Amino acid sequence: MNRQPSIPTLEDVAQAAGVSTATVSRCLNEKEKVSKSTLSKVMEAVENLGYTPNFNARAMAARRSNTIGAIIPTMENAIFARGIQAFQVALHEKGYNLLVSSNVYRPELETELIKSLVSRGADGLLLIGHSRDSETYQYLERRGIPSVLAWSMQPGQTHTCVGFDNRASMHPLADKVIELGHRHIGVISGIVEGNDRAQSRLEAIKDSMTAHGLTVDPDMIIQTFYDLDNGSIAFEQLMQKVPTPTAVMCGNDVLAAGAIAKAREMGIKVPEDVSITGFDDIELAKHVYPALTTVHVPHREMGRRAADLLVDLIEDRGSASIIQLDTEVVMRDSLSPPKT
Amino acid sequence: MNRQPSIPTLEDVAQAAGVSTATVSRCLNEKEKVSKSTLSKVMEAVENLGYTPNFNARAMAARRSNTIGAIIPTMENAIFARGIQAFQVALHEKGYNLLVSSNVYRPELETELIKSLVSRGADGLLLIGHSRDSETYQYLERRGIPSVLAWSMQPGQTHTCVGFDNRASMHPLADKVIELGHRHIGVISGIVEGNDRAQSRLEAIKDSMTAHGLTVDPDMIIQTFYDLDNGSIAFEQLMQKVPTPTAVMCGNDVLAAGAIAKAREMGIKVPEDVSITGFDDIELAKHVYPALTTVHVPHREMGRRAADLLVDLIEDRGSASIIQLDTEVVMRDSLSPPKT
DNA sequence: AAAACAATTGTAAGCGCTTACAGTGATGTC
DNA sequence: GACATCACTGTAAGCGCTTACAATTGTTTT
Repeated sequence: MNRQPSIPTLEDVAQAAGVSTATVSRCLNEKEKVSKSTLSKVMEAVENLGYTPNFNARAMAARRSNTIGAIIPTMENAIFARGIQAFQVALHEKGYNLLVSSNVYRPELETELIKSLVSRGADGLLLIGHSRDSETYQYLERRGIPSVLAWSMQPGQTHTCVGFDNRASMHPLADKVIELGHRHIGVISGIVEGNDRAQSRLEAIKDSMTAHGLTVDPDMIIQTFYDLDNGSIAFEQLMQKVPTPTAVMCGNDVLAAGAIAKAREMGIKVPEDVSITGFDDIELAKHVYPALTTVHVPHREMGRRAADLLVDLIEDRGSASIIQLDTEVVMRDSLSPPKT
Repeated sequence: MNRQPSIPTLEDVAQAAGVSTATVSRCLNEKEKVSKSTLSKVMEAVENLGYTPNFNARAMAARRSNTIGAIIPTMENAIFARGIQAFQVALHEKGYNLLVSSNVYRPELETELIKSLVSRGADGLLLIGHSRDSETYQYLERRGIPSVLAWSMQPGQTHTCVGFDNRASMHPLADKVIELGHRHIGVISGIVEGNDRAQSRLEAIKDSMTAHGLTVDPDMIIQTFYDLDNGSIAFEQLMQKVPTPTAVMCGNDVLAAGAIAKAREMGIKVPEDVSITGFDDIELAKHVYPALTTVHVPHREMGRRAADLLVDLIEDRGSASIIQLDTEVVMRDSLSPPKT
């Protein structure tokens, strides 16, 4: 008695309304080409039957899906969640849907995810950062699928992108730390491999130190996965080094929050005993104690601008452009001069 | 000179390999039905052409998509991010893909998202909680699309689900608070409307109070959107009430973390001056200061089990089942007896 | 060696939709 | 009144794939 639930099709609607499938399709997609009376007749049938168009069939016949794919490192990091949210709202206004995948910071997975998104018919792609082999770009190129890169921006690159210069953004903060008098600086960085953003931030710190005549001790730099616990662990390790760092600069706010928590646990006062800095300015940053000195990044704006760029590309307006967003050091309470 | 980038199709592969499209399709989907020599011939052609199957066409022809849809309130809350992550890993092992949408806690959007997922050909759906009109369930029923509900579980309900009883989970914590001697209890709840989980948690607190002979003062209950800032704001409001609460129970850890931050800002000591409790046991819970007393929920396991259930349903094994997971009060430092 | 069967492969009919193109009247123009 | 025009609507050819069924070939069985 396996009653096959029968899903209404365009044809069913056409029959019910006494018109051809072509007309029904027009009612659904180009209302203006149809007479008022047929339109209402058809819409009524649609309503009665509870018809919903089959997306796959539509995408195949129309050779476009009105869908955009995005691949982000992780949903667990608030900055992407936020930026993507803005991205999707903007897309929605333009009549596009969003498909999100995450590669959980495993860059080698990205190619596979891209293919999957493309095979699903994505009209365009949002990708994070620049680090990926040229094969991938070629693949997209060959298939004529436009893409924009976000959250990153590298001086000589040419691909359409909207982002900020991670290096130039971390620089002022590092300068600030050093100018305040810190000479022993520990760094808790994200994993640099396959992540140009983490890499640029780390380099900015090194640059700044070198420029100020400090030597960079690789032993004082810990790379770890972005996550609260790892921030804590790395902080503890750093504080056992000799000489003890008087400031710990973190690759993002999550690591910094972990470091702050561990500091309290260890009875180390922030910023009196050690200064801690972050990056991103997520909501948490101003809720930890002491409030985190960090670099503010306009994630929402990035999402919005990315949507504009991508849709323009898809609809054949405008060509490769590069939008650089400004970041800003936010001084709060976790950074102060070192104890003398 | 608009060179149409031509994407290779099954047909191209067939031609290149000198076989029929049916054979190529078999090589891709049922290797065992094809001779070794043809297989390698075909695979070579696939490789050379850089062929990727068109998902839409496949889904349409096969009448199944190997895709499962999930609709979660928000990606910004770590608990869903985590559970969904586990869900997707489990699905992947079973050969399914996951499509995630979020309704940003706007329940009225859910129906639309469900339709969208269904029209994309989702073979099954993961939904959060029970609150939705029966029309929606009927829609899924008529189309023969199985679904499982997660993160919630209500005594007399019959839909396949995996979750925990929010009410029964909050109860022991509320009892604990009262048994410690608190008589003036403030509550920062999530928005109850359209959210059975928030509602059950709130009810558990009220029940418990009533059972212990305390009167429930509606004025001491604030409903707000789940978010750090709102936790702070609500906490501040609560502390201005007379009599001042000696304990503030929060609908989740995020609200609690906001409350804790505000307490420090206001110079109110936790737990000496006021106790604060959370719910969920997210990573942040043990990193705030004082570490949060909360209710631990096995989000990862939930995701895994949900995947098992759903795939069984789709592949016609097993029928409606109900899996109840256990939660556990985690005593940390933010709860203590009231000052005397 | 013929019959029976198993293992491969090919043929072709869709899946549900869009859209170029071809009608069909109704209206306007000279 | 003949013809061009316009506003709709219908016809039918796919979009790229899967799969029931038929055809072919190679193996066993007797």
